[in-house]
Amino acid sequence: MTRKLATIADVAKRAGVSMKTASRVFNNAPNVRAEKRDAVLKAAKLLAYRPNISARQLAGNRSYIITHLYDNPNADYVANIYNGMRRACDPAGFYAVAQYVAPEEGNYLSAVRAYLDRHYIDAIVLSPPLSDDLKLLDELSQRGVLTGLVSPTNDVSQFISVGIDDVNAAYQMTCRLCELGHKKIAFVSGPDNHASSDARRTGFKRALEQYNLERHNNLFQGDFSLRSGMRAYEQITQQSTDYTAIFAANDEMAIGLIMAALRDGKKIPQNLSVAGFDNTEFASMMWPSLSTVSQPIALMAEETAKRLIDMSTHSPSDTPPSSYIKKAFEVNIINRESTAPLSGSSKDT
Amino acid sequence: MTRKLATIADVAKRAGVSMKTASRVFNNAPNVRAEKRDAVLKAAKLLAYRPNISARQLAGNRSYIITHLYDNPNADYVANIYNGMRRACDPAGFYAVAQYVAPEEGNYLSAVRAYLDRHYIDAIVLSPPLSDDLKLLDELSQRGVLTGLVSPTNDVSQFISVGIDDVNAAYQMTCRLCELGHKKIAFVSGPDNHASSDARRTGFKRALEQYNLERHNNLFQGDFSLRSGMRAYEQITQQSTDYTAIFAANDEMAIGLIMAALRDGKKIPQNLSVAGFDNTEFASMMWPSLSTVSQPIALMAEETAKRLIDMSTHSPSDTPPSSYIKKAFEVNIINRESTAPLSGSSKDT
DNA sequence: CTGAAAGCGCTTACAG
DNA sequence: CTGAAAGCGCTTACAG
Repeated sequence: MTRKLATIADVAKRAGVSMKTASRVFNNAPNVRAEKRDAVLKAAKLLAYRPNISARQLAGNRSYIITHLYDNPNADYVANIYNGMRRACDPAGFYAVAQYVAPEEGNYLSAVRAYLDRHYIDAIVLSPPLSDDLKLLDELSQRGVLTGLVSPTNDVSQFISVGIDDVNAAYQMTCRLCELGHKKIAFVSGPDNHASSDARRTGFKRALEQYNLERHNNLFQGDFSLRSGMRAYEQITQQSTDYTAIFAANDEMAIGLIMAALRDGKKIPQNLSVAGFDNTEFASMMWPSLSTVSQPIALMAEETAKRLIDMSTHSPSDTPPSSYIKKAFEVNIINRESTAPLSGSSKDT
Repeated sequence: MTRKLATIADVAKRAGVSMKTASRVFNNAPNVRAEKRDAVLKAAKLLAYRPNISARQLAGNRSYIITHLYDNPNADYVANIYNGMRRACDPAGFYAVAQYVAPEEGNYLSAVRAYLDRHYIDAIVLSPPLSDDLKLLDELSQRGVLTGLVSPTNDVSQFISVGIDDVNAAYQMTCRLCELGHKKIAFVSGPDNHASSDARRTGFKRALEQYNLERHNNLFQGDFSLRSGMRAYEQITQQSTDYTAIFAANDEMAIGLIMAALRDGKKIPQNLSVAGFDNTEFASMMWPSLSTVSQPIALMAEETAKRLIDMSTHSPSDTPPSSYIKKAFEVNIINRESTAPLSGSSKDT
């Protein structure tokens, strides 16, 4: 693996410029005449030049590293963030790192502090629940650590952040069910005071309102676990056997609903349509495959990383305007086998 | 983030030794008197010294990086490998990296070649299917790239490798079912010519033989997908309604079996015990939770990384003996809700 | 068992 | 718009 590679000096010599000019080209710095730039690029290609990461870090006193700090049991989610970050980092000569962080005494402050103390990091990306830890965000703000937030609940305007509009996303999925002809629809929310879950319930209610559908006692609650979805099914059918569709605030509960329904002798989607939220890996694998709401996690991470790279590269003076700071991404409503048009007799209010 | 940190020179001065001696201490090199070592360690602690990664890499002309090259849809598996590698790398001052690789024209050779050409890597870890790509292994061997193999099918003695004994693992799980009183047990294998699946079937057959149980037409086949598990359930029940237990060669098929059984009005495990293999994330989440075979993936990766670090650090002369090269890890038979003692009338051959 | 010197390949002020 | 020099913090031969 110890192969003799071309250095920036080799490239500069071949291109007939100074090292500094070559360096400028590779760092997209201004003030290089077009001809020289082309000469450098040509020489680099010829010599198969690749900048030495370590030398760059050492000389530049920075890491060119963006770290995603996470505490999330879902490997799929972490992988999506990582891949999105890579798409932004690779072409810019940056490196993406994923680092698991465990909370200490209820918050992430000390753990993150320890991490930052011993790692050179150009910027960090935080996903829930870290992106909602106000103590942590406060410290980061004070330290001046370049930070990007994925799906933060709170509105912390000093950080760039990406997310989706949960209310609208749930509204869209519910409209979808209404358009399929369903008139009696139940909603299963997640844990109390979970911001996303609350927002999704709001979107659900808004859609029913618009379609003039019954909204009496059709709100149930789980805790985001598969088993709580199964329990919710029991509660729902116990209350009324008229429901023809159920929308759960996450996929796991939706899968629980489906399993309980199968056990109950129901056919999905002929007797009951079920929709989830998140588009987890299992949603497409299972049978019947699950209709759900998909967040463009990778894309969100990619844009976050892009902005962080921008900000770490350019001087603070040309900081982007605030409109650039926060972005809500469009979700995808994914129709799979678990939802179908209402068939047979429909009962309305 | 640009904080003034202590350098090795600071530590050396404070400890009253040369930089070289301090360096020896931090690299676990021999030939340092105990007192000096202690003095260095003490000074390092006092100054909160952390070696500068980039300087180390640049001066040492090596990366201290071990990369896991993978092509596996399962994020959970990749995360396990990564965490195991981290456990070995962190204390040794090495860095673990996970890198996705896509096959080109049926093999991984050119993709890996491109990766190695542009990254300084001290060693690589390969998991299936890369660990079974003979063309790739051949090239790696010729290049002299330090390589560790996870669960290779072929016996490539020049690489260190870790894995489990699939025959024995399946044998153990089958024995477990036999001990629960089951007499009529079906097995669902994976795709044709899949080495692990074949070995697991062999272990299954061996256990039935030992328990003198019927072994007539009780072998079924899927393709490792959930749906193929559901299909297998139909085939099995169509052939005979006497089966009281089914063992699938992976978890996804086992989950498919359970879902098809639930749909069929069966109670799990009262009417049918189901066991899987792999202990995927979903196995514990679902209901009924799935009894399965757990491989110590993280531990396997940890030991692999440890050996690679050893080999990359020590001179080739003290290469470990061949007994050190290959290791089969013990699996864990995990009993959950999907298996239970046979109840009611048992039918035997 | 230990040290003084050179050098890894870049970037950063500084000076034009 | 461009260049010559210094220096980032380590490790590696080399010499004792």
